[in-house]
Amino acid sequence: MSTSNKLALIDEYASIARALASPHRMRLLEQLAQGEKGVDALAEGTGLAFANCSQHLQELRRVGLVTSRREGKAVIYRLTDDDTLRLMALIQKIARNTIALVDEILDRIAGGTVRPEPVSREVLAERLAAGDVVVLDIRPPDEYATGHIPGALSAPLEEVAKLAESLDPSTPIYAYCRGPYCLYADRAAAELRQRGFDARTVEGGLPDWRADGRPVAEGNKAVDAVF
Amino acid sequence: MSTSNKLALIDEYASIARALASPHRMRLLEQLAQGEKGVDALAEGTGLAFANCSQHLQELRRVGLVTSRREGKAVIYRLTDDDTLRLMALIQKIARNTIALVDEILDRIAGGTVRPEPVSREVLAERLAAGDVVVLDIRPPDEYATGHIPGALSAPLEEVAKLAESLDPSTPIYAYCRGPYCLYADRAAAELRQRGFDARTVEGGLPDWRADGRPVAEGNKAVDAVF
DNA sequence: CTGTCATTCAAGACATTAGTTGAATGATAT
DNA sequence: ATATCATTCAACTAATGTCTTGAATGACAG
Repeated sequence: MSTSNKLALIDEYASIARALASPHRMRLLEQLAQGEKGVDALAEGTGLAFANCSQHLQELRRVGLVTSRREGKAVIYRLTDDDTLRLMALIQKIARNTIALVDEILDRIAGGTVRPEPVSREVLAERLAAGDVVVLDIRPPDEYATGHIPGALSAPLEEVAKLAESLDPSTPIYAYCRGPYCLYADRAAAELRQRGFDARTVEGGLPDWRADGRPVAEGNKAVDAVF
Repeated sequence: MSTSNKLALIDEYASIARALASPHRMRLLEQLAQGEKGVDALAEGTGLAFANCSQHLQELRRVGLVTSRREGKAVIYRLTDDDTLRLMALIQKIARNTIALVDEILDRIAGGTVRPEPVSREVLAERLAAGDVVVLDIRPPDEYATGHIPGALSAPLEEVAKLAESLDPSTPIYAYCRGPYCLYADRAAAELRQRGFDARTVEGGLPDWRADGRPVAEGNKAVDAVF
């Protein structure tokens, strides 16, 4: 009984890995890591046929890596939670450490760029007080509305690229999200650095900022306040 | 060019997931999580034919999840590093959160047991001074020999079960390994709790203990000192 | 050097999974 | 209600992965 239980468990674990074991599904996850999307946008982005794309998405949903909701005629998919993002990051790390080809390609893409260390919350507070710095909140808009670092702009991951066009490349950018195990800010900073910005992440997330006893703003006005 | 690079990368990421996407290979990794083993022991443990087992192991090695070394006629396999262990743990966590069946089975196995919080190094030091506590070092023996908490017993994961037979169930057990991202101590404590011991992990690993400026013992004598 | 043992390689039969097509569903607007 | 749109389902063919079998390699003992 215990043995057959264990075997059943292992089958389920393997089924999660199997869902990731297709380049198409991995690309779908990459797309979704930038924000929630509808089936047709995903089919477009990956070059898959609608029906095929839908089937892959259902496979991902079946094992819980993504979830979906209906919005009118459209079905919107998104990553279930940060664990999915962490799983992708861990696989990529293992790939980098062990598959020579991957390391080589990443080096070529990065062009020798190294990821800078996160900035401490203390330093961020000083820079904020001094002005001439942009702080980005990379969480979903509703979380931003509930509470954010005063002066921070709401920048959900999928809007970072668009937002970047209206930012000054000479002003340093600091990005934060939920906390040390949330990877949104990491991704946003990486994307911004690739576009030539001086972008870094902040140590910890909003909960840590709160725990420090630092001020927190509410509502959606911060964006207007800056422009 | 950049696009084809990215596609090539994603193929490699998917290949790592594919290596995990077989119940047999997942079982092999489970076996290896308990310590390095030869091909015939693994074939025995999983019920696979030699040749088949060998092929699965090579698949795992190809993507870097395990490594092997030759020892006389035998080839010994082991997990490459803690990332492999972390990957397995993360998949299991996702399975638990999203697949109802998994959660149900785990509940049945655990019988309602909850994993206790790790004990702080400060508290451990006090308990050690007071005596009447067993500390287990769950790292490979060579790392134990290089340095360990004074009074700790060397208990590589694969020997924990055997060692448990000579321990008193009324004495609390504290297990540690390399650090917060190493899962050996977690596994050992879980196994010991399942056998009725009061077993917990220690916060951080030996490097953290050292960083605290606490004493470190060397050599292999600690085991004798206790028996 | 020959035999033995543990492991790996190679090739074929078998089973599973992926992609495509066309029809069905579910929600919205006329 | 009917038409329309986005998505999903169902069924078939093509592709891929798995297991078994038997031979080949590499290390060691006599």
